[in-house]
Amino acid sequence: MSHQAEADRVLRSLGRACLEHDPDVLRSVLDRVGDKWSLILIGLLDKGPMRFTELLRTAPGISRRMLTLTLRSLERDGLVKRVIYPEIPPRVEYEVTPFGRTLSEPVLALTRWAADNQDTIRANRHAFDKAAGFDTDDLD
Amino acid sequence: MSHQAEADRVLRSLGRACLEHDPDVLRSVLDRVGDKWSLILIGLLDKGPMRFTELLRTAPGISRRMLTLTLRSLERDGLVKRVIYPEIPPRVEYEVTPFGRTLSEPVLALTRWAADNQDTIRANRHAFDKAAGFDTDDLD
DNA sequence: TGACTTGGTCACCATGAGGTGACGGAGGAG
DNA sequence: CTCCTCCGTCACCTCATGGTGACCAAGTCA
Repeated sequence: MSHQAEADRVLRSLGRACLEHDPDVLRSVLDRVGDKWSLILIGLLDKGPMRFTELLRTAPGISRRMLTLTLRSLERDGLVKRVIYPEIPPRVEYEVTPFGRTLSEPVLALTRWAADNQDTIRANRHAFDKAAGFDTDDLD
Repeated sequence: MSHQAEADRVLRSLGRACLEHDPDVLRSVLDRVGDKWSLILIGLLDKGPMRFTELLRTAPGISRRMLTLTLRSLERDGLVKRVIYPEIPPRVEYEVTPFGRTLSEPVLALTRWAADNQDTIRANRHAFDKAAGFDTDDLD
């Protein structure tokens, strides 16, 4: 067990040393999914395929234009697949590709972090703002 | 082992069912760190404390204004600590707090994803653009 | 008396991301 | 004959993000 644990630690530190938050790589992923809607849509579609209008109703506040644009760029990157059913009225479903699903994991990690820590952040902000607003306690 | 594996899967699916990419939570984390520089700075500072001008030189393309603004908001959220050394000329160091370091993990996961998959994305884009640009092969 | 350093702040401006509302076409319902 | 639904596209406009360059304090060096 200590063998396993140590090997794990070594591997982890190796990975860390090799990759180390490269700003340029980070920039590239942010350019891809750092916009207002990409990750939201990936998240929604992760639960199962959805129709255009369904996404429009489900994603809080997205416009038709941005939905189209974002879906196109996701499709272009191979993260989402567009399936057309030639019916009348037309039906189009979007689904996450297996490739897209690999992105879903780190995103979920981030969401989890946010869920776990939003209270802490709120408290920190409150404290910071109070301290900046008036430092009555360190004046006499 | 199969016990362990199954317990793991159950836990995972529970976590998934409970959290499930909540769009609002995702939105909140994106509002916090989805800007142009926050994650970059967190990434840089993760390697150790840095001075203002040092960050200015190291972060590719950031302006003084945005560096100040981003550092302030990170400090406000308790992700980064500002340490002033009252010397002349002034010296200020920024370091990631333990809290900030917890964010560093999911960010690293995302960076790792980007590093692993940027080639795939490039290929997908190329294919998509070629298909959209001219479909000479399915015309006769 | 300047010029140089660090760590900012401020006013101004440009860009582009993203929202709004109109239009479309093909068919079905009233 | 008109209106509805679905899945978009297009032109237009707004507003927030973020860049630029000037300025500042305070001490040191020449």
